Amino acid sequence: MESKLLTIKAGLASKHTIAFSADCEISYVGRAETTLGRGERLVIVKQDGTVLVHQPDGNHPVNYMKAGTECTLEFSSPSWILRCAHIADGDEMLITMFNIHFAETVKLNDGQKVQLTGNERDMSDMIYANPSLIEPGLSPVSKEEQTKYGFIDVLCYDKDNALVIVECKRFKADLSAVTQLRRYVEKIKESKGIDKVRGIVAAPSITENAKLMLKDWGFSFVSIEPPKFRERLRKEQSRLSDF
Amino acid sequence: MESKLLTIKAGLASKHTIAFSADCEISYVGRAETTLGRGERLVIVKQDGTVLVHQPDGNHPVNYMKAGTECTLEFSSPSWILRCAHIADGDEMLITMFNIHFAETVKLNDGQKVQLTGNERDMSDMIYANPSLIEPGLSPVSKEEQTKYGFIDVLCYDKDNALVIVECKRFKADLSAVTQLRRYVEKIKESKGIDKVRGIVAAPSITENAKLMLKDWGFSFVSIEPPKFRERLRKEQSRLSDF
DNA sequence: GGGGAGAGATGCCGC
DNA sequence: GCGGCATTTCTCCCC
Repeated sequence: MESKLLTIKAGLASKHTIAFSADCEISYVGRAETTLGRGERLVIVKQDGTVLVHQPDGNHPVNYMKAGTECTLEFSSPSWILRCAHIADGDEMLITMFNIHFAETVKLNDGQKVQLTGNERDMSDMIYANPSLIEPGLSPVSKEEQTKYGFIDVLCYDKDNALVIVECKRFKADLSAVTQLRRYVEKIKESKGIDKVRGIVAAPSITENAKLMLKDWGFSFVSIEPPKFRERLRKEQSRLSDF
Repeated sequence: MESKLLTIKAGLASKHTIAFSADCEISYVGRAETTLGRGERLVIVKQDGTVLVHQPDGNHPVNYMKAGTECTLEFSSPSWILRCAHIADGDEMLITMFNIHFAETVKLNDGQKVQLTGNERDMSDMIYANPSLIEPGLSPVSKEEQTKYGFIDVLCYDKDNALVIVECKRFKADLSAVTQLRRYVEKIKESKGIDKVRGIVAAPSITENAKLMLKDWGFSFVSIEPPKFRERLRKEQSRLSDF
């Protein structure tokens, strides 16, 4: 245990990334309050002061502290405590350690940012570029427009020159998608002083209740898949290679 | 590098928790698609097949795979690849490794669950137990009631026997809190065939736009803090100790 | 910094 | 499993 404590201490002093596993108890007081009884967990202290505590299962850390947290090792007989305090937020987490299985520190260098495709913005871009995916005769007006009343995904005119607001969802649209759309339609009607504004939810599918609420409000649903650029590219390439 | 690869291989075979840091590139294809250029990261493989990739900064993993992921080590000259595949979800993540700084495995035993107080449910419980926190003369009807139209936090009658729907938020209430409340009020009016249903948002604060929308709909806002049991206990104890 | 909305959201509970 | 919603949500973007 002693040598591993020294490793952690050195890692904290040099602001390296630290990973260790410990038999421990945890308490947290901050935005909420949590306690976690004794068990074995993996703890990570990052170079920016982020602290993560992971149980052996599950996606999420069971406890965490945000960047800027100050960690100190204290001896409180008979065990050692890692005190993690975020002064500005008034958050504190205490890890009371009974045993440490391993402890490693490393200075990580990483200037890369993740590149992502296939999110909702890609979807609204796709619809803006080709509104006939929604219905024939649509002409695009704007996309991702920040209004005082909210963020409208795609705005179009239909073949009869009526304003159409399109709300995109990458997955199944729910009640909140409809209430969101409803808010935009109402506010646009009010601000432009026009009576006829159509609302469309564009998503791969929609929940039954959301569909009912859409009908109630005279809106409509269009089933449309979110784009996957690389996958599409791959398919196109394989199609080309058939010839 | 060789010995660390063996450590990882052994950890995968025995389904232990694995932690290692590596100079690597990452690609992911699944619900979306991501790429991440070469850099140094911390990788965790959990006992349930969860995989997390952490950059040296920030709260969230830059890439992750859910429980049930199968990981295999493959050599693809000149580097080793950790292939992480979640068959059921059709997700795949590839970690191409150029160097490994350390690798550790450990079998973690942890049957504990985190105990949390101060969440929204505690807040609605508090209001239900003491509705006068909202206004005098309120009598509670139900809490956390699941209706077809949504989940109503607290339902009361006021001193004039009018139905009151209370929507709680632990932090600043926003537009979606108001639209949520509005949905409940409309649906309760409709289903009970009554005209007078009041709506109240209970939260520590509220955004300006949300306040405007509340007014538009004849709802009201009550400023109320979420409970913090331990903090309250501590204060009560310190008050007792004054005597 | 506040406000609004998405997230490869995840997790929880109820039907 | 779906549905609705909270999360110690976090993160991003825009005003």
